Amino acid sequence: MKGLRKLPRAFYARDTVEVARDLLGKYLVHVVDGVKRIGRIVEVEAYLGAHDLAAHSSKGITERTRVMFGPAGYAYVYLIYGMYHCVNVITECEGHGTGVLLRALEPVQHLEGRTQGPGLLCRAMGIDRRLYGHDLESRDFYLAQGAVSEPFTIVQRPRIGVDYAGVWAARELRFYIADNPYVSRK
DNA sequence: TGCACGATGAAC
DNA sequence: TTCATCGTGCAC
Repeated sequence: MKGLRKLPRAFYARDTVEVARDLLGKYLVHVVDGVKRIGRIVEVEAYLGAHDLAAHSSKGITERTRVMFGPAGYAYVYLIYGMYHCVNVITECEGHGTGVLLRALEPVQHLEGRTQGPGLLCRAMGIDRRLYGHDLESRDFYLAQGAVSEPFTIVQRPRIGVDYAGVWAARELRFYIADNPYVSRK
């Protein structure tokens, strides 16, 4: 695919909800064995930092959450339920513990299998813990903007799988492209 | 050093 | 609704 422009660090170093909404329609690129795997982001969730009880960073700085408290534009990859990986992009300023979970992709290039859901997305893109803390301004793993982008409507809903987070579970911090067939859940 | 528990997905 | 499966965080 041509006409892709890598997103600069300044894109990530902004308010997390704004970054989350702006990530819809952007492209995720991972070069595996010289092959460019590309997917269009159609669903994301915002995690607002140490005070957000649904965010991993609410436990403070630990071995796992260390990268969440670092500078924007790096990848936070973790293993969930012992079998799937999930990927976040870190946002805002160092120390905020904020990030955006990528939940679903529309396949664009060299993707095999389903991409509807954070675990399946990582499997199809070949993302695992080796990419923990990876710089998203690198040449082999990054997000990009297309040459042209079609307008779309953004739907806002509560996040998935965070019922334990009290009042934070009800916050509408999940965003997806309306009527897109690759969204994991309506 | 041990153990409860997931930002999931698939089967029943 | 249940279950597979294992790293992390925290209790002891």
